[in-house]
Amino acid sequence: MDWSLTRPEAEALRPLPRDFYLRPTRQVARELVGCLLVHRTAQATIVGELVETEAYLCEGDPGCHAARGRTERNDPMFGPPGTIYVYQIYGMHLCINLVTAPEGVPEAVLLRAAMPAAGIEEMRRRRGRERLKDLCSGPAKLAEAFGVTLEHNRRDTTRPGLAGGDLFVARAPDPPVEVAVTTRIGLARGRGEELLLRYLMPGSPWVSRPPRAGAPVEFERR
DNA sequence: GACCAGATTGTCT
DNA sequence: GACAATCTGGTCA
Repeated sequence: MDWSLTRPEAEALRPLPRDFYLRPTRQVARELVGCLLVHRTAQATIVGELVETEAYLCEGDPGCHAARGRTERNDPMFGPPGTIYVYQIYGMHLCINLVTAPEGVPEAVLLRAAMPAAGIEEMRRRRGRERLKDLCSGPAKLAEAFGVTLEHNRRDTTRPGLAGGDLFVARAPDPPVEVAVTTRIGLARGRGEELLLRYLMPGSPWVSRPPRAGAPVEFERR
């Protein structure tokens, strides 16, 4: 299902409240599927419909950055729900997370992929790619297409505009009835790779990768 | 399409 | 010193 927003529609989008993030992390990850990631810049308003997220939990999840305690890098995960946690990986890529759970409980949702919905020419320029599928089909691609940098780390997505932030998530205009749940991507063995914490828009061509071969896939009503 | 190697650097042990 | 919540471009089928 492809669609795009008119400029007035994009301008009218409002951030989700903090309460949205102050719920069980799996539920937040599930309900973020279908929501709109928005970045307002001087050049354009960039919007994408989130089609893939991953939950990272503080208990029983060795893949979580905070699994071995608080460090300078993962410190934003301990902040209030709705905080943005951006980190660099593989020396060259950035990943965007939204902090969930009460302050002090280090849980977050990784934003992995989106369907481009507005500001597409800006995304193309940033990515240096033409094909729509190459713009946001992976966490680092998403960060690049949206122009997210380490400057966004620790910002409050529920109050964009403050502290220079203009990056937020808006309500799902067309929420999916069901969301697929399967195993996460990129985790080494023993890091929680078997946990069903990856949430996908069923059948979406915009995801980063299909469910792993042989991995269980469940469906949860949204 | 599947699989593989290389890029490149902050973080943590 | 090893590794990492990745991407890209190559090869082979």
